[in-house]
Amino acid sequence: MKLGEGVEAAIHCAAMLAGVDGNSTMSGAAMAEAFGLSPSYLLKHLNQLTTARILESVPGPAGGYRLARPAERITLLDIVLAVEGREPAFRCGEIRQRGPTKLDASAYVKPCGINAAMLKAERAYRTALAEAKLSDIVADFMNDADPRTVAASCAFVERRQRPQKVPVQSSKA
Amino acid sequence: MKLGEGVEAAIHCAAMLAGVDGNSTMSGAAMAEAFGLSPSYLLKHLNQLTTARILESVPGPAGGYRLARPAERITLLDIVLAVEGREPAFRCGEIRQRGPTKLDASAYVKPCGINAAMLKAERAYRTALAEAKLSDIVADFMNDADPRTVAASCAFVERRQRPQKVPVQSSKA
DNA sequence: TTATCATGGATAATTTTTATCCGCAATAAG
DNA sequence: CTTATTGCGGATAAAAATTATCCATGATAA
Repeated sequence: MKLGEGVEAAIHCAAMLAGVDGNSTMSGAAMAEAFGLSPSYLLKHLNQLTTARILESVPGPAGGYRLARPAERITLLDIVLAVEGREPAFRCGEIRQRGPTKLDASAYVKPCGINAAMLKAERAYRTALAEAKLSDIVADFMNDADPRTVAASCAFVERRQRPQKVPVQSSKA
Repeated sequence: MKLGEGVEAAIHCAAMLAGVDGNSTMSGAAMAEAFGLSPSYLLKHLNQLTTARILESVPGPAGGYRLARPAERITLLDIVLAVEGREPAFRCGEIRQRGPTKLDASAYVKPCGINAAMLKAERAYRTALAEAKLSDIVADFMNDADPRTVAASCAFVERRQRPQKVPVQSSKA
């Protein structure tokens, strides 16, 4: 049982994007640089997050990514499922009905108990992930991490985030 | 995140071995046949269970496998760890310190909060697996499964299990 | 018009998983 | 003692998944 390394990248990127101001964005290249990752491959994962509506993307120069909703409403489960897929880790191959003694299909309508037990454990896993909000991750980082890393991280965001053009305003505000 | 299919095979085999009498055994070939699996590959997984002291193996004709301890003291976690390895699914690559802004190593002594959150969820998963005893799996199967499958399974065990030679007895009992 | 950026497809490199084979040691049975 | 069966371990191969790169495209800010 292994998670792809894209999960780590995706969570770190989402946490970094939680630090950008307002509707500013950060380019995939900037994040790849921040974490020493392959830019072209990281884009794949960021794209998965965009497809899952966890991130929003803005094309064009000064474009990039930002969170699609507040960090309080993004969980680690959202990110893990977006990157790893929604299928359970345990895939029941129904080997119970593959032997030479296989019976009529009607004998297997009740679900396999082994599958049920494995899925139950997986539900516990997902529940725990769903309880971990991105905002918690960020808050813990700000509070507990070494101040130097916090400062460096904030400085990077400050330097590389890009304000977006304000949608045309009818100046009657 | 995916579990190898060896896990399914291993659990089914363990559950079947829970049904053999006393210290009788069942050969790997018999179990491969029961579940329609490749015998040579199944042996690898059974061997992992033996190494983990979940099963005992007996060489020679009439040899095979049996549980190394009562099914009440074997959990799904035991089996999953034996087959999949003990490393956590989430492997922290410490990408937080891989960027161009990397600081002195002393800035990273505190563990990565993302890693901590992921491992916490994994602990919940393992706890749930540890609560699932092999004896429960077997009992649920006996009680809830289609009677035809229960009968077929018991018949197979009855037919293919092999009694072991009794260790030489000093007849003073 | 130009340069930057995300997107999607195609493709390749690498690693992991799955599977097979063979020689070996153990051992029950003839 | 011989033979046949079984698990064990290593070597190896086949298949699949993961990781990574590249390029053409469309969007858009400057």
